[in-house]
Amino acid sequence: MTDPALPARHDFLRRHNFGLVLTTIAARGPLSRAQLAVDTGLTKATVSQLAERLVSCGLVRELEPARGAVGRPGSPLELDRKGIVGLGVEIAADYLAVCAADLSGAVVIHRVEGRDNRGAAPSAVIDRVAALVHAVREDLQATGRSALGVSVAVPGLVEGGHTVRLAPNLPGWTDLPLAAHLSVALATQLPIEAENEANLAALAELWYGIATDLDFIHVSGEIGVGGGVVVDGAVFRGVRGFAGELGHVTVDPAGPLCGCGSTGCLEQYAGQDALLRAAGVTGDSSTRDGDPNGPLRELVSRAEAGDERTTAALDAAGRAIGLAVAAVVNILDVPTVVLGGIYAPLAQWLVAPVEAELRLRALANRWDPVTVLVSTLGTQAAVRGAAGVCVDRVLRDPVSYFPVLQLG
Amino acid sequence: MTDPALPARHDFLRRHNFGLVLTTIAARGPLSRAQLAVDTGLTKATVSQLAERLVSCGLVRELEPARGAVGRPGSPLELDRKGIVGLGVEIAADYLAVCAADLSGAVVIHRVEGRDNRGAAPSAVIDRVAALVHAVREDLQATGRSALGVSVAVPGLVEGGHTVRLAPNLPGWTDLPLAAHLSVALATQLPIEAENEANLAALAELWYGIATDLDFIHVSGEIGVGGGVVVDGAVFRGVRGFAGELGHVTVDPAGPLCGCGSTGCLEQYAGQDALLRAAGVTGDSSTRDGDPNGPLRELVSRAEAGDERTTAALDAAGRAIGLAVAAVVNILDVPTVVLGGIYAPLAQWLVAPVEAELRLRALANRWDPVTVLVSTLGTQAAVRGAAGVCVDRVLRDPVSYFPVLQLG
DNA sequence: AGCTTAAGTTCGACAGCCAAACTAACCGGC
DNA sequence: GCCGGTTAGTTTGGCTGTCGAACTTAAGCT
Repeated sequence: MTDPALPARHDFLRRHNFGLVLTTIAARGPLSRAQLAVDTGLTKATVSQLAERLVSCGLVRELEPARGAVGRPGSPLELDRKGIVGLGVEIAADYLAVCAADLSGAVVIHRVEGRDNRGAAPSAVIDRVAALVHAVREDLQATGRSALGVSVAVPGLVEGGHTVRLAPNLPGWTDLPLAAHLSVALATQLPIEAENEANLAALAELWYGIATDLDFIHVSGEIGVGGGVVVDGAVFRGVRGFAGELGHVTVDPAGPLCGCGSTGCLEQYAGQDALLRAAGVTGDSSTRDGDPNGPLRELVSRAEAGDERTTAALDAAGRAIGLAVAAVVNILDVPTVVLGGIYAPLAQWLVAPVEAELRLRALANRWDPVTVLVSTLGTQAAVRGAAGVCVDRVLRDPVSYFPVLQLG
Repeated sequence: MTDPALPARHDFLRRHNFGLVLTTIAARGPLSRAQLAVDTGLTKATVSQLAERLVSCGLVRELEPARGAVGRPGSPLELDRKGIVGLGVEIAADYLAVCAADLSGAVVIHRVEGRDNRGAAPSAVIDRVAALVHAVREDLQATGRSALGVSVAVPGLVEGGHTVRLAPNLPGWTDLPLAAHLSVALATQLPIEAENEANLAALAELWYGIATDLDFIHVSGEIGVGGGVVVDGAVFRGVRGFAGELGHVTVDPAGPLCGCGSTGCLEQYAGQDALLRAAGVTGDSSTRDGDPNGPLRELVSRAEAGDERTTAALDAAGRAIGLAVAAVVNILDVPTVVLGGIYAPLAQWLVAPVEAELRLRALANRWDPVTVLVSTLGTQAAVRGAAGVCVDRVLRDPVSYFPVLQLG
């Protein structure tokens, strides 16, 4: 929010402090004005003034005074969970999902619709997304809530938060101005943005999952393999926003040819299809219109039964993941790895080889071992992250959504 | 400088705008107050007020009015190059270097001393550094200049800007509070900080070298191999500040054992010693106290003569670098690679294999090819970057160095 | 010389924070 | 049941630092 190339004027102070108060409430739960003053470093007078406006905008709600202690009881302020929500959308290869989250991040509505998006034209998919979002907005209106933004998770490279450059598993999705199209299809002025699903899944893990307050890389196994790096509470997006293509990091230059044209990519060892093939599970996941998780469940049950071919495949995949992640750790110095997507249910066979490779190859591992965690959000991570992004923006800079805060 | 967790008070405005004015002058050369007002977005009144104080602190200097145009001529303001300087120190495996840079980044003093630091105790090295710095400070005093900070480049992992956790090519340099030791040895209150040499070299390339205003990864070849990632004008340091250990990224899991305990590290293919060994150049660079660049020069002349063993070694090193950098590009999405350190004089043999591997392995390379540049600063990059860091801090936040600015 | 143009300064208005005094609400002891 | 002690929240006045506009300064041009 603070651009060092921009002049700092008076209104910046208000703007910054509104965000400070809101994020403090979000992080530490309901707090009285007095406690907020202590926690933020502002004076009681300032907090009171800011709080009054936040309440009148419907962002914050005053609870009943908490009695019991000596002195006048304070009235705790909490995020108003009844008013505005953020909308998250996920466009996956084989389903669509929409999710509404209130200011606290709690899920209000969550809908998933199985669908083959690989065989459909982008415009048809966008129309279906618009219909789903429209239905969700109507239901929200019935409970008196309204959305203030839409964020879309896409399994591909997204440029500038609006355009899909390339989505390897969604044929036809190249150089597509998704945000603009969806804006037209929805016939709305709502801010709409798109983002890589791996990055959003990582944020969900940060905000609502296993990795609260950590710096980590979230490895999401799907048909491809994505990586979302979170440092200091924010995703590292890279220059053009294409960061995180872990699936095409070279694990062994002498390895098999990959669809991307290179050799020995991680995806060829630990991608869902490669894993199934190596374990000898039949039924390519891409040709099924039925339960997309069937082959994965088969893999898990074979591993549980101790099938040697399966456990060997998982061990090889784990070592490949460990090698690629070790490179990330060496280059980016992240102390934690979160295994997500299909790796979550397979974690018990993956964690040991991943850790072994990290011990061997990650330089910083010696005096400060890299922690390997398992995702708790599973396939819901990306949508929840998307909805969370909308909410997070409001909390950090409410003035940009409610200009009234700045006036009168 | 702006911590979203801290309250914004009035003094922040001044602080920010002082930095804004200084960095604008630094970036666009001498500017009149009126032009500064346009460029920064502040009003003429505010700029005048800020400028007056910057001049009285010796940070900025008013030039003679530039005549020739219609209207009252403006008095250009430029950074005062006569007063304060930043000091940079580099502790390499086989030499020490000290550099003083004025506010514009221009080198005032630059001294290099060949020395085997691998065989010496850390305390002996620190004493020698202190002596060198002391001598430079005396010479500076003779010209009326004074240092306002020391920044030390170290070929290893530096934690929190003060402690060397591990330096693979400097035996004994583990868990060493370098900043504190140097502070004692120098008997000074000057702010002293330590930083990885690869990161500082990257910054030098950004500020004074080939990569002005770019986002890039700087690969610095020395005894080890370092990588410094610059995005948005800042080095990506990672969580604990250990980012950039490119030398120990695995190039081939079946490759040779490395001193770090892992196998197939980049350093084993493209580190200076490995390169000399593969080319068959005798004379280990670590045992010479004379010209540290002797073996390197020998390598270059053999390559120029077309010696096949040498060119084959360089080609293999280039491919290894390309493979490791491709991983970085996939994970971080940096569009430019700068070859620095010993790779600069060797670039004509390295660029082709590096580019070939990037074409093969970097996913984003297809529609937006990665540019490979050659450092213009060579082995001077790290020291100059170190000196530059001191200068940069002052320009960004002069109030922290001159509290007077904030008062009266 | 006098007009035009542009740079830089001065001055009053205004926004937004802080500090401190003040009011409000609750507890507990007598 | 009242009164002091304690903590919460509000009100008031002061201060800082920006902006905008009027003003002064210093040139070139006719």
